[in-house]
Amino acid sequence: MARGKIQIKRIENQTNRQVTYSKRRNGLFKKAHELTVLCDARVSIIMVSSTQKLHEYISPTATTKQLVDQYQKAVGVDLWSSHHEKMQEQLKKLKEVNRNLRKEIRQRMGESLNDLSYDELGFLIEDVDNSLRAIRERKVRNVEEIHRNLLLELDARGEDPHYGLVDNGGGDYNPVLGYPRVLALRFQPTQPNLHSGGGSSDLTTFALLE
Amino acid sequence: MARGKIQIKRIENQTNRQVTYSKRRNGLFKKAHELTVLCDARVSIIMVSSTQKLHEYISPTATTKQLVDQYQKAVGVDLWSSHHEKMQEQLKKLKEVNRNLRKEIRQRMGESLNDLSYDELGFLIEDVDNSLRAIRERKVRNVEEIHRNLLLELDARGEDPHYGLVDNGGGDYNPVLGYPRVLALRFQPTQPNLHSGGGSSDLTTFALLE
DNA sequence: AACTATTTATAAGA
DNA sequence: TTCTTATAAATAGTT
Repeated sequence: MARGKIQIKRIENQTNRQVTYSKRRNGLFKKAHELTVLCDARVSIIMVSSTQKLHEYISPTATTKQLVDQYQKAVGVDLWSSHHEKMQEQLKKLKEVNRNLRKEIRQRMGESLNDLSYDELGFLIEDVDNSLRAIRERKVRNVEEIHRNLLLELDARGEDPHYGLVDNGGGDYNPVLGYPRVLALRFQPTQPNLHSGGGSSDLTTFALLE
Repeated sequence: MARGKIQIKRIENQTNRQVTYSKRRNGLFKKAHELTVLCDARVSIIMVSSTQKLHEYISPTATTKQLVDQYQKAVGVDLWSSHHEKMQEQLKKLKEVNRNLRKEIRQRMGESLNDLSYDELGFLIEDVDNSLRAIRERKVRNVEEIHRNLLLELDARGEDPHYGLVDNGGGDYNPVLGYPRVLALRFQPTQPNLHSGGGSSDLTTFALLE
């Protein structure tokens, strides 16, 4: 477009090509900006040179994300579906794991036993039986610990006459009650995770997320 | 740029603005295409007019997604983070649910009982005890069903003398064995979900996905 | 990076 | 919209 017309075809001389890229890039960006101002439009230009250098223009009145979003909506193509695929995969796996965990819980609760073979039923019984024994043992250990702590507390009270005097603000004197008090001190549930009383667990009400 | 210079500022006359938008848009796209060919570059232009019409140019040698991906990588900004946020949220919730389910299973197996209060331990024992009873009842029912089926099968065999002759290809005659055979027929595990024999469940080896 | 002869883009009018 | 055309702007080749 000056000092001689040129053919619109790849410039073979590399230096020339880069110089032209630089000049015309500036021209393009200038034109884009004029368009932005003159016509109250929003323009996003992303360009990558033959040397893989990236340049962009974005109208001051817009963001690239905004325009790309609008493009996606208009064209109806999900540009980032590939980005989503991995997560979709993960979600699927997690749901599957979840389903299996729920099933194991149901089976341990005596439900959904149709899928189990006769032998598996036997193993399940053995397993739950062992578990029950383990939990009972644990409870026994806790009782023993409670008693130990009770004794320690009683000892300490014997050595310090002021211990046990609790100012509860109400003015009425309240003697420390021993056992139940210790229970309350030591076994407040930090995470009330399993607090069902009957044969059905509260945990089965977790959101399903499906 | 002809028949008089113009100021680069918003064209107030709406018709004029639209005409100029149209003309300059074509000019911009033409320039972009020349750049593509001359300099072996890839260009993506997305533009939205003041009337919210969208137009785009993309080099024949590229796709919009490709360039947007490259832009994202170069600029280091996640353009579609908002698209990911919901999924991230879902993943987080699913993991949390998962954690809780695993915890319930561990507790039902007599592990991770530190978080349970004394009372909760009692409820857990009651629950597991009930579950165990339910599973045992189920096993009894299954045994009864096995016997019923066994009787039916024996009846059928009595009526059809060819029943029970199995050609196993080996040449040696193998009489149907009754009980164990019925077991295998009726209780093949369709989903070998719980097949542990001892006090530890196989399900605790599910991928954690964290 | 500057220069400048030319080509190209385009504003205004039709 | 499209065409026309005078003129502004862009730029290829050169320094």
